[in-house]
Amino acid sequence: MDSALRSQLAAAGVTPECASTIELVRDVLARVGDKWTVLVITTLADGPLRFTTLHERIAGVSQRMLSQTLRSLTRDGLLTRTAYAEVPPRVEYALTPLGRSLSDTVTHVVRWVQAHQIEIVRNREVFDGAGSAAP
Amino acid sequence: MDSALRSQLAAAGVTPECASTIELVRDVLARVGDKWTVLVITTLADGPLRFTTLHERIAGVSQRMLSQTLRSLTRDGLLTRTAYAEVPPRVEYALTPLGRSLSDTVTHVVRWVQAHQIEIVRNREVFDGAGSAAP
DNA sequence: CTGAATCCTTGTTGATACTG
DNA sequence: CAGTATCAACAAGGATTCAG
Repeated sequence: MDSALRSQLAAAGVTPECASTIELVRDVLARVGDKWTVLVITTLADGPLRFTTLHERIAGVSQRMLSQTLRSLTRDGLLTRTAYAEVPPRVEYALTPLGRSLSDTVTHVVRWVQAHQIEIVRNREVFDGAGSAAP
Repeated sequence: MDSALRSQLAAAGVTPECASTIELVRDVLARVGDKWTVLVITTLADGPLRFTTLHERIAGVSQRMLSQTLRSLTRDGLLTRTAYAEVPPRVEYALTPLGRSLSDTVTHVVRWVQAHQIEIVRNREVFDGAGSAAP
């Protein structure tokens, strides 16, 4: 199943030599598309924050998902996790240069969506309208 | 739960005026991160293809998922669906200018991943290694 | 050929409760 | 405070089957 993306990647100017790139691309792409990842990254864009603060700022996220997202991002080197040996415990998360870099890239997509949102919404209305207006 | 992304969007230079943008951003971002969307878009970058051809080219995709993905993309105006009244039936899918535009944007992310993949993989190894080397 | 409908398996998520 | 563990609910995905 790699061949498709591989060849298209090549067409897009991406060197097709490394087969594992395909998996990784999808992997990272999936992470970028993840509901909470975007929120975490954009929320941390201003500066380091601790767990609870993130939990408050990103309304709707459960401890479980936040913890999980944070760990994945830290694992990929997008975030740093700094635990202070205090009482009560304090842990701060911050974007790494790599994370900031991804943040910038994501911003491109965000801008694209913003630039085309009206068009997309209109397309959906037309599509849905055409579907239900036929019977 | 909009406030987080909203404010960060603002920080990123995106006008925060439209509240529905947040949902849409996540919606489109999720679609972009979708396993099959990327494959479909990149596969169609070369030119129009019919259903079966796509099914063949994108190995691993089920009819169900392909059909579903195609419909979503068509609904958003990213693809055109042209059915020819022939026997046997023939349907061709092609990128719209909007779809091509998104394709270009996605390519940015793909390039980012490609540019940083070694770093990410190494980060993961370090992270995983540090975790299992402690006991 | 295209694709919708069905069924069934698996993975993901949130709520809750508990630990260092 | 900062998580982890467990469980139940739900959604996503694939295989198969049928229809236009």
